[in-house]
Amino acid sequence: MNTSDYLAAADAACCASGTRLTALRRRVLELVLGYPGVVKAYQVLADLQAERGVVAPPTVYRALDYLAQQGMLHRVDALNGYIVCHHFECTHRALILACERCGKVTELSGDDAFAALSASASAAGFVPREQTLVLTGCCKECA
Amino acid sequence: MNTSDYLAAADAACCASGTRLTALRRRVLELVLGYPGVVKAYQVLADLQAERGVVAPPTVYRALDYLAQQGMLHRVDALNGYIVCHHFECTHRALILACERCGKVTELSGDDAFAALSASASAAGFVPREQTLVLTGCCKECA
DNA sequence: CGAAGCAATGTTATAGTATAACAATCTCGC
DNA sequence: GCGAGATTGTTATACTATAACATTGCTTCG
Ligand SMILES: [Zn+2]
Ligand SMILES: [Zn+2]
Ligand SMILES: [Zn+2]
Ligand SMILES: [Zn+2]
Repeated sequence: MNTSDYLAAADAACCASGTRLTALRRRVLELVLGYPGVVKAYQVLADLQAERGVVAPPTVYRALDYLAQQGMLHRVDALNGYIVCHHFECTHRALILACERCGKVTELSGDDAFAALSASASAAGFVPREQTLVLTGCCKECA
Repeated sequence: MNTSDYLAAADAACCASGTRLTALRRRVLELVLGYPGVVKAYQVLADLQAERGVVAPPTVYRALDYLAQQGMLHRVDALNGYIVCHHFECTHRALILACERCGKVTELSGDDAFAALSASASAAGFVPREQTLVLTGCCKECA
């Protein structure tokens, strides 16, 4: 799916949830799409500032939070950043593989793996909410 | 295992790895042991400052990093904190369950779950390093 | 139309987390 | 004692994130 189609699909998904993909949110999403791997909030902030002059952190964090809520982005705690989700339409668990050397990030479906974790968690009476699992390590190219 | 025995075992493990559980590192470990759940670096920093006067962040971060390397602590990225590992002798994967309501943290063996994730990762040629998996959600008491 | 109500964004200030870089001190074997 | 390497101290700064309140803009209903 190219960027234009992706944005159109994202727009539709936002409308479907009764919210709006505003110009700002759309632009933030475009900026994140423009990077290959993990994107930091302050990188987006710098980009926006380059375009618009004064922009404050909350502007960026709000947009990123919104996009993550809608499923277009996954937050990656271990890296203090965000990655684009390319299949936000389907409700899914993400398994993110983050290479510690080159910074490349790959997203797999984590549904199977998540089932295994949920089994362990359920035994402790725990109900997991978080959908994103992260493994750091070394990718194929850097091995 | 009580605190005293734990510290003795930790000391032995450090020696076995050719390193030293210095007075500072030991004290930091004691402080972390004194808290029930996740402990923040700056909480430890404040405690140390109360005891010793001026203490700077690197002092604490170094000790925490060391203890995490040795296996006495697990870093929990999603919470910007650390938890005590109560079975650092055995090499193991941690599966951490963090309750979003009460803040309680439970650690399970994550070996089985990790095997499932590794299988997915291996298919992508990825070699995982990180040992700590975190699930956020709601614990039994808060359900 | 126009005001009310709510969502979104702007603005200012501050809180919280982490590391770089270099100096001083300590430990241990020789 | 002496030197090498590990540890800790010190200073400064970078990076990440949110609180709190003001302003703007859209939508709906009378
Ligand atoms: Zn995804
Ligand atoms: Zn790589
Ligand atoms: Zn453990
Ligand atoms: Zn709870």
